[in-house]
Amino acid sequence: VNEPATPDRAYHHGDLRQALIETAEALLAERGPAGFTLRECARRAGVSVAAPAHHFGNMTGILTAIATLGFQELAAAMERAAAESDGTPHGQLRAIGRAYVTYAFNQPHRFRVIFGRLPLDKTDSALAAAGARAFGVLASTIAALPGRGTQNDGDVALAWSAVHGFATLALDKHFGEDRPIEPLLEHILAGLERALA
Amino acid sequence: VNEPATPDRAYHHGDLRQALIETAEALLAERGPAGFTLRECARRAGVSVAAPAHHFGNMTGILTAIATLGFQELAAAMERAAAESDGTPHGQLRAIGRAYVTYAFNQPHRFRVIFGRLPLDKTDSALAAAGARAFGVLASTIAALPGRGTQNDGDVALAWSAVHGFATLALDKHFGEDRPIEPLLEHILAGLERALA
DNA sequence: TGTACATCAGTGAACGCGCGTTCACTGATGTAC
DNA sequence: TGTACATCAGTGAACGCGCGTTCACTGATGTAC
Repeated sequence: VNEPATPDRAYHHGDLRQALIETAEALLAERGPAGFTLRECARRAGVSVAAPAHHFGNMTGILTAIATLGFQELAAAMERAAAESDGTPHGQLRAIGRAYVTYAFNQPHRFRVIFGRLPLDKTDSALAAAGARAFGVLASTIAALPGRGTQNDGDVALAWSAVHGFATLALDKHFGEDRPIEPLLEHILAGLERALA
Repeated sequence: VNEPATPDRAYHHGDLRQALIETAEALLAERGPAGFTLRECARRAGVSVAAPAHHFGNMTGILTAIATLGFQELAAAMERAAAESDGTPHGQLRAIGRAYVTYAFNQPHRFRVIFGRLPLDKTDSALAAAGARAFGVLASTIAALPGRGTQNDGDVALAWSAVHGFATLALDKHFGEDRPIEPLLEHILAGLERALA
């Protein structure tokens, strides 16, 4: 990890993989999923159009890498929120629900790579593991609610649906262009608590 | 509306507008939103690539037309479901929630044109009217629940989020590849009823 | 410490492709008188 | 009933474009001896 000979434009980039991921996200932020192209990523990273193939194989590869990162961050945010909550099962559930929606708002482009039907390599084990980890946080939190057994699929689906639907509809401005989100989110979380009581 | 001179390939098509909408939907069904192109629509309708412009102006135009149809159908399905329900406010809400999810499953491509971030002309008044109609069915049903005033935005957002989140997650197989949907849907609707009690 | 060599991470040019849109046009239709 | 003419709904060719991917290559790095 030495300094390259010519600091900011060596033949070898240093960490092109990371740089490509960053430009890809900037591009997604700027143009949306439909405007995402590998060539533009390469261009913005100041690198030839063939370079990304060395790190990601193809377009699906880089999107899969971004989705994996996103899932890991989402899972981490939910875990952190649960840990910092008041510790009661319902408090934890609220905290992770809020973390889910907050993540969608803070990282809309990653969130959309995960859930927006872009081409992902679903056989990628890192992606699957990251997804399972995020799902696991929700499932175990629900399993800890009073009176639950081991079969909580319905409640997991209920909680996920409410929070995910809210995040996507709000992101796409379906509740109104300038609608403040926080009171609505509070209302959704309270409603979810009643639904799972 | 006479028969054309040569029945199935007259110079004038007869109803190219309708035919293009149908091929567009078939194409969306087959290739997904990312694989949708105007040229392929024209090709499948057996017409030159320039023909669609006469009816829809551009690509956004045909997608907007499809979204408008979809919203109208969705609204109609919800209205029908409410009318055929047991008539109690909660029964109506359940019925329209079920109608929403059922529509998403029956017409996944129209549903995705509406909500899938394809380019739509949001200034189109027919689209806006159809959207408002669908939204209105939900809002008025919730307003009819016992003890509601005129400000039910939070409850509307809650109901919409739950049902929309469920529909999108289920359509994208996030509850599992071969998961039967009906029991989950029943659970979500029951949970929503508790949340709005 | 020096050197041969394998490997890594880039280049740059080219491949073949399909896209949305525009344009001047023409054949068919329908309407006014 | 006939006819001139406006309008409608198509054609076909071309525009310019950017895309993903592949290929043989080469410069830089690192390692074995």
